[in-house]
Amino acid sequence: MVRKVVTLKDIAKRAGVSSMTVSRVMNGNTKEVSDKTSEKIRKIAHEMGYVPNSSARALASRSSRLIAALLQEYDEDYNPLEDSYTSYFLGELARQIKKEGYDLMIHYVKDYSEITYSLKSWNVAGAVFIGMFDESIRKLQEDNHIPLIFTDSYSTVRSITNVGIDDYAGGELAARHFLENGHRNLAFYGPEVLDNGVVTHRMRGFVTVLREAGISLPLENFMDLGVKDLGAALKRLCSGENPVTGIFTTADNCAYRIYSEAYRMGIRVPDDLSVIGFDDLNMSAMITPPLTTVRQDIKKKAAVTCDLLMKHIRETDPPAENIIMNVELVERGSVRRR
Amino acid sequence: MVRKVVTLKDIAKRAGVSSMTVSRVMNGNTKEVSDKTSEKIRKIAHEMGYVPNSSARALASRSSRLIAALLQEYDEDYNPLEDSYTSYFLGELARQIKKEGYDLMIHYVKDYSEITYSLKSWNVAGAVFIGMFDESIRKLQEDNHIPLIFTDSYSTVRSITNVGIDDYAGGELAARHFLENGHRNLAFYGPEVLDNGVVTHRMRGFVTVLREAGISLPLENFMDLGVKDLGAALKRLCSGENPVTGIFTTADNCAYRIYSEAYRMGIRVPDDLSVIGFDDLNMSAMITPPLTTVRQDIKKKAAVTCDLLMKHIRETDPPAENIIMNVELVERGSVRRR
DNA sequence: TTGTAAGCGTTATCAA
DNA sequence: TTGATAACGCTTACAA
Repeated sequence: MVRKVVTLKDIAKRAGVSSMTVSRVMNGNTKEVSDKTSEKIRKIAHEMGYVPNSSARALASRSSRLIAALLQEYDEDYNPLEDSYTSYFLGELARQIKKEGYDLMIHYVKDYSEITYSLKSWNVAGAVFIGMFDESIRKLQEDNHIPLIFTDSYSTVRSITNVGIDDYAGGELAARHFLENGHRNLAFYGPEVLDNGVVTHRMRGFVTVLREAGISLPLENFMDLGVKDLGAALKRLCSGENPVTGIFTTADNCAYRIYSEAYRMGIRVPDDLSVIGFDDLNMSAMITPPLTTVRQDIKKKAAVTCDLLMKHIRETDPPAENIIMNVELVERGSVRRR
Repeated sequence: MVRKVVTLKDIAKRAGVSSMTVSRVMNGNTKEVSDKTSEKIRKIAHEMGYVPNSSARALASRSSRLIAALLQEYDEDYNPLEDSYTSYFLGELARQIKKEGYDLMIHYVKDYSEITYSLKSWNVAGAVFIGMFDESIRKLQEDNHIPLIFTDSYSTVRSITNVGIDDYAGGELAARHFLENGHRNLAFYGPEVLDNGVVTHRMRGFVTVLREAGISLPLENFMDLGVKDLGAALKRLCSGENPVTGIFTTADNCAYRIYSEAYRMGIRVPDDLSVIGFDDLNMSAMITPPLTTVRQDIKKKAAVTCDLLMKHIRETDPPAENIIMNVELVERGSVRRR
């Protein structure tokens, strides 16, 4: 009982027209077809349960209504969607793209070679890169002549289209907030700086403001995700005669970890240690105490990314744009006045 | 400068064979082609940067190496990937599917009609349903003759292939744990029960164990996501002469909200109020105090889902299976002994 | 082991 | 406003 697929031809036969006419109607080229036949065809198509075959479309037109979202799979054992920032952004992107009538494919990427392969294989209409792809950008652009939108890139390639945020300003905001609240001895926690342009800039903004205030942090106040025992490190920093009283983390996720380790070591937030995060994930308002953080508007970022993508798909040769969105400090309960 | 796409034919010409031979080699039908030509063709294909055209493949073979993940978009304003359970599961699924050499497409679904449309349109090889699709299952199976794997379904349709967990047992575990720790007056918090089979069963397991212990909960101890002021409700429950001392939530996400509102109202967890969650998301070990929760192995669930899907794609007419995975109680710091 | 021929369902192009 | 015809790149089925 193989239900035959309904094709343009079937509809054409039933309507007594050629399949080209049906094709035109199904593509909404309504001005090329008389209203009467158009209406009739639409009705028949509906009755017969017609579903256009995207593969055939893609083959014939050499482009599909498919967008690829590329996620860096840094590590065999790490799932990029564990990160709330990434999953939230991806989710919003998916909704926007659906609204535009496109479908979304997700690709985890380990090797560079995988990227071009999958984009070409599906005649993808455009791609959005989530995560760090800076080193491959030039090559990607050479190999794929479709719109490529990057996010949070600090690549120096000039022809890149990117949506990012003002990371540096975010770092500044955090530093100023600590300063205004009387903190003088601070620390920093995040991924190893070298990996990631975003982290670098957040840190630079932070450090620069402090330096201007005459504060320079000793090297041991910079911790990265690799520290063996974060709790112990925290304990060390927060004791002695000149204890650290505040810590800036490059992501809310990192701040949560600080909360957790601080709790384990009996360090109270914010009484003993104040914390500022980055992103303003949903969880940050719910955690105890609510996290003071540098907020980026992830939803809007996704919308902007999608708009940009559509613009690049529809217009021929639009200029490269680097859109930088603002960030703001959200004061909650994790910074104590000193 | 339109770079011409490399096709089988191009390779064939270069190798002095027919495109069928190349096709066979590219599909790994290595036993049908002599080792020598096979090797030669592979080399040429690589040199020319050949990328198979998935659309053409799908068109010719009437099936693609594409899997669709369908997510319920309950609400215009709600992003399903905000939910950590969903995004984690999806992420793991994506990795598994990639390992199998398939690509993954994500679809947000509002109307039933969208589902069949997108599955057919792309000649998808199979689909995984994440969220509640119970009412449409029968119709989906009639309309789409491809493997459909459901998750967490309590549909009574017998021919369904589903991967779920023992929700009822989870509820029991929570109840027993409260009982063992001397709690007698308990509450429940979760989505409106009617919406969701999963929630119903978690609650039933919970309530049944309590009833067997001679405890029956008043109706006002059952709260759903719709309560106007959760904090106030909590406060009310936790005061009076017979205060509630423990609350079972149907998801860790709900537990986080309880933490947050309790904090706001000055109710201490676990001193005043003990909490048990469900899922064991990453965050649950980090929050303060660490959450005691009913754990499900989401990673494994995704792996099982993918295995089942592949089995149904590769074998003809495999039996419908309903795989139910175990849950376990993870004791951490959110339940106090009384 | 290899090749030929006929599609797969659509769109591009040109003609009517 | 409509139609005929030839692709698009691949696989199926069969023949050599």
